This record gives sequence, C-alpha cells and structure tokens, in this order.
Amino acid sequence: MTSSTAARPRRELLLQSAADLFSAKGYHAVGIDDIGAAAGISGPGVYRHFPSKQALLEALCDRATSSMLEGARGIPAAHSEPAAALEALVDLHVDFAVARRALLGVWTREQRALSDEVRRSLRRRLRAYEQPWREVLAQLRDDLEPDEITVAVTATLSMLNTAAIVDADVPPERLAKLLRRMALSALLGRRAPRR
Amino acid sequence: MTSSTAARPRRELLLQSAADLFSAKGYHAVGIDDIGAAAGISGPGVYRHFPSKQALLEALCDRATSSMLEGARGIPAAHSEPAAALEALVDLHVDFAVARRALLGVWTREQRALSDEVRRSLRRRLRAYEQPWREVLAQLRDDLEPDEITVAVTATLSMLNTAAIVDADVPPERLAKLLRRMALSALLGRRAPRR
DNA sequence: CGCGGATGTGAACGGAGGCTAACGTAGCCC
DNA sequence: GGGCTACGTTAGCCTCCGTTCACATCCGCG
Repeated sequence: MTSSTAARPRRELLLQSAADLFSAKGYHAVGIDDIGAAAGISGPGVYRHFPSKQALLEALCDRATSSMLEGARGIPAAHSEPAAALEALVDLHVDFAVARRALLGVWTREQRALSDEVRRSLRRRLRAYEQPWREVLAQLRDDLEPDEITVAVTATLSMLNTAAIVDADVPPERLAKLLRRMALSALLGRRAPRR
Repeated sequence: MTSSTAARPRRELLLQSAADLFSAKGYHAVGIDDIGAAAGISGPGVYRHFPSKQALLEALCDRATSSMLEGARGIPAAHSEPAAALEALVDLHVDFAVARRALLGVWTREQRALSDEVRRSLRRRLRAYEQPWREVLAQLRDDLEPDEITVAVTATLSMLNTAAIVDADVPPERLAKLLRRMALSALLGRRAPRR
C-alpha cells in the first residue's frame, strides 16, 4: 500500500473540522483559513491534504452518502415482513441522522455548492439509497402511484434530516423516538381523506 | 405618498427574477448581472431599485415570512374544533408551498446568507407563525411535552417545505393532497410504540 | 551524514464579483 | 424651455479569498 487509509489524523481532523464549520456557518461563509485553524494548522497547509476547498466538501458529501448506503443495502432482504423492514429503515436513518448531525447537515444544505457532475453522482446514489424504501413502501401502500411513493419517501427523509439538524431542547433519544413515530405515521397513515 | 408601493413593475420583476434564480442556483451562484439580465436591465441597473444584493434576498425572505404569517393569524380563533383548525393550517401551508415554490425555496435554503440580525428577526416571525400550530397541536396531543410539540411542528413544516420544492413528476393537486395527508398523519398519528 | 519526501508557514498572486462613478436620456412640472 | 427626478448604461475600482510559491523543518534511510 502506498498510502495507508488509517493513521492520517490530520486529514481526518480536517474533515471533522470542515464538517462542523460548514454545517454551522455554511460552505461559502467558511474560509480555508478557518478550516485550517480549526484543525490546528493554518491556511494553506490544508492544501497538503486536499487539492481544493471543493474537494473537502466533496469528500464530506461522499462520506455521508456512503454511510447511508452502506447501512440500508441489506435491509429489505433481512426482513420478511415489509412493515418490519420499513421500521428498520427508519431506525437506521434516524440513528444516523442523530449521531452524525454535522455530516448530514453538510450533505443536506450544501449540495448546491458542488459541481453539476458531482451533484449528479450524489443524486444517483441517493436514488439507490431510497430504492429499498420505495420497494418496501410500495408493498405496504397499494393506494399510491409509483410517483407518489417516491414523493412520500423524499418527504419523509427531508423531515428526518431537517429535524435532526435543528438543535432542539429535546434529548437525543426522545428526539429519535418522536421522529421515528412521525416518520412511520407519515408513511403508513391513511386517514379518511374527508375531501 | 412619496413612492407608490404599486406601479413599480421593474422592482417587482427584479424580485421575481431573483426568486427564480436564487431558488434554482443558490444565492452565491447568482451574480448581480444575472439578476439584472433576467429582469431586462443589465448589471448595476439593479442598484436603482435595491441598495445591495443582500437587500434583494432580505426582501424575498421578508415577503415569504409575511405571506405565511398573514394567512395563519386568525385560524385558531376561526375554528372551534382543534382538529379542524389543524387541517386548516396544513391546507394553508401546503397551498402556499405549492403555489409559491420559488419564494419558499429561497426562504428555506438561503437563510444562511443573511446577516445575523435579519436572520434573528425572521426566526422570531417564524416562531410567531408556528405559534398557532403549537397551540392547536397541544390540544390534540396531550402525550407530548411542549418541547416535543415544537419539534413535531418544525419537522412537519420541513417536510412540507422540502417536498414542495423538489420538482416531482406528480401534478400539483395530487402532490398537495398527498402532503396534506402525510402531514396530518405525522402530527396526529399515534401508533403503538412497540419498544 | 546527507538526501528526499512529507508536512507546515508566511507572502504574494490573480480572478471574480459586488458596487461606485460618470454620464445619457426621457418625462414632468412650473 | 429649463431644471429636477427617475432610470439606465458602460467602464472601472476594490476587496476578498482560494490558490500558488519559495522556503523551513522533521524524519526515515542508505
């Protein structure tokens, strides 16, 4: 191996710092000097580890997407009951969202700052992540068209993402429980339409 | 009156163009020249109508907030039944979100680009907008703490906002109906926690 | 010991883009 | 007609900030 993936603490520290800063202030409001300073080096030293500020953001978004994808791959196969699979998917996402707020915040809010190419790639992988959600939900909601299934999944994920990012006064485990219940209700609930 | 609020088509056109551009590409990716060009004038002509690019964004966010606030003020008083009031609030928000996508998109995504002061003001007014939601929901959900009520409202609004912004292949009225049902389910649904 | 690569620093460059300056013109009012 | 105001234009300024450069330091290694 030419370069070990582990044992590069500075690079990891930079990613962590950049995630926190981007999440807190937004990509454009954060300067290279800020990122370096937060990681203990100053200014252009960042370029010893990343070729550009963009690359830093790309690495973060890539990491977020990979984390999500990794967990959700095997879920539908592991559950024979669609309802159980959906609950597992929700749990997984809520846990991820609560545990890695900064990373998810960057992913959620800063995609606009990416190049079209990278953004397209992320969108593709997001669709792959949503695929098991759609499959499972389609089994449970035969009253919805495929398009509506997609929208329902997107809307639910948006709810989970944004709610997890906002700093609430609710302790994490209560927050996770509340979000879990809301997500499942939103996805499954059929109330009498009344119109 | 020194300056009429109506009968200034160029100013209105600029706001419209800026809303579309900011919503589509993001505040930082749009230049003053772009905004001017979209409104039929070019470059610095914008400064005859707005003192700065920031002011343009502020005007848009202010308008979005005002539109939301205006509609929701009287809702709780107008309905004796809390459930009916909640449905009215949801309907109002969904209609607004679907009808003025660009404006809501700017409001949702570009608050980071505002000064702290303006952002604080918007947050205050958002809390005022959410107030009737919280009151009504608190009447319907005695199983939730006040903090949880707040989070539930925030999460639901995030879902509605983001879902309305995303360009789906679903026609607007079907989209509105789906979102309405999901929002009410998320807010009201109590499923057996199972854990 | 001296060489080379990895890592870090302060100084400086350069491009972008928001904004100002200087100027032109059309309509309005006395 | 002679200003005064509103609205536009083009050219250019000026600041910010990402990036590069030239140079130090540390360290493993023959």
